[in-house]
Amino acid sequence: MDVQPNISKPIKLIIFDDSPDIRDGFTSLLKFYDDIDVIGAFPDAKDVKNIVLKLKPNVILMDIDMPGINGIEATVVVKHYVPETEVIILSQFSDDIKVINAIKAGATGYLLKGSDTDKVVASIRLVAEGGSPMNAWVAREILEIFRKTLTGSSGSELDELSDREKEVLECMCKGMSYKEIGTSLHIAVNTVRSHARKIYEKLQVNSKTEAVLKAMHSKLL
Amino acid sequence: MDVQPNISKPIKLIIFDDSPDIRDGFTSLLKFYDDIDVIGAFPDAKDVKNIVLKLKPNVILMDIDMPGINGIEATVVVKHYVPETEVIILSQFSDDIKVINAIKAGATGYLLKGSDTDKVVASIRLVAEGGSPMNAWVAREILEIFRKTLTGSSGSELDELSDREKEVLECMCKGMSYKEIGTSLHIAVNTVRSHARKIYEKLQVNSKTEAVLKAMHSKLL
DNA sequence: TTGTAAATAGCATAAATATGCGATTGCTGT
DNA sequence: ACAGCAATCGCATATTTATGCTATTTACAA
Repeated sequence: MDVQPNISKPIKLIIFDDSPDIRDGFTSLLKFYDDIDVIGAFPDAKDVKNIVLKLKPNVILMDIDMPGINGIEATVVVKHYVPETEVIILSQFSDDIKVINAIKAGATGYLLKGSDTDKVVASIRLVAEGGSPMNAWVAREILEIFRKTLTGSSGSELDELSDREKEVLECMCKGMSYKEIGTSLHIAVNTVRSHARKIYEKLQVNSKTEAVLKAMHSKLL
Repeated sequence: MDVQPNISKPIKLIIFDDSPDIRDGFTSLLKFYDDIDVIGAFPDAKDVKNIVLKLKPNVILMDIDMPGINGIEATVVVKHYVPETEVIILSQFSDDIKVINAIKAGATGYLLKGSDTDKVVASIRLVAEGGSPMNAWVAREILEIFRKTLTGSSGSELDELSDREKEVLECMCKGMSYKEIGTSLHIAVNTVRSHARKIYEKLQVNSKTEAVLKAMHSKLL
């Protein structure tokens, strides 16, 4: 189960990072590893499409914060044109939103900068052979977010809604129109409007669809 | 960033596994680690509630397949009564469904049996200090499932939609108005209307909210 | 070549929704 | 007894949506 250097063919690696230190650092460092070939290093991802199409790298180290096109957007492009390429996102901090966006975009690894070289090398080898390296704390964050999306954590503004407002909102979540809601709850359309108004106020939205979306994302079903 | 034994107080560990070999094996093995105290080992989880309430373990090694109450159910109980206890699920194989259920239940780690001892010990220490150990391949699986729930896959009527229509629908699912969608996709509002019309036709609905709802339920998010 | 589908866009009209400004009733807590 | 709030309605108006009809361009398959 150990991560051994793959003897067959070297891993073709590309680096995207706006910092020359990082680029040059990695490039020189990885010279010492026979199973990893740095075949390119770029300060930005403007030309990412052509680069990956031409170089067909096995693995990309992708900085998340780059001028112009950021690492997330670039990852989308990479996975679109060369889906078999594995992307490892490098980030300064572990930022919830960015983690999930990186995953959405198709990144397989998410490593914090400052990880020591051995770890980075191991990660490169790992993704190349189908694993998924993660900083243990990043992994935990992902688990947390994952669990929440699966389980559906709640609380939030929904609690501020009165019982009646919740009923109305539930009807909305079934796709009903105001008229239908009125009939269903035995109240006048104008009353439904009033409730809707309050709901939008409390949820800070301004359309039925947004209210429903907010309800779906932050609770029941 | 290395996982060092915690010098302060030993980690209180409990094992649930129906195999005596595993229980005794781990118990004897972990005797050699001063920072880990095996304070209990049980062949089944029937009495899990009272056990965790009384022993207040820091970490539990939980077999997923046990007679009577399985590891998933037991994990739910554990996290309910003593949420600060970390649970590491042990499994023979990496089974998609079980992985996600374990996570739903609140497990922090998911390790395959057959991992060598060092790895298990490291994992125990890791969860105890807030990390999340995962077999790299399990991690990848989780990422895959995670990505799918975030990105959306699956079929149904959604497939009948053209690419553009899907884009429009996605915008709707973000709560955008026609005008906003037009701006976002660089098309006229009237074009958005046209697309919306087609979408409603194909999804057999007659309002934006219903379309969004259908999209959400058919899981694309 | 012809036909069908997708993407684009416009015009028109009816319906639904969003929002502003009210009002009355009944309950609850101080 | 009075303030506050939920629930119930009304009216008015502006905006957004839903829907019917049409039309052009492009692409792809029969």
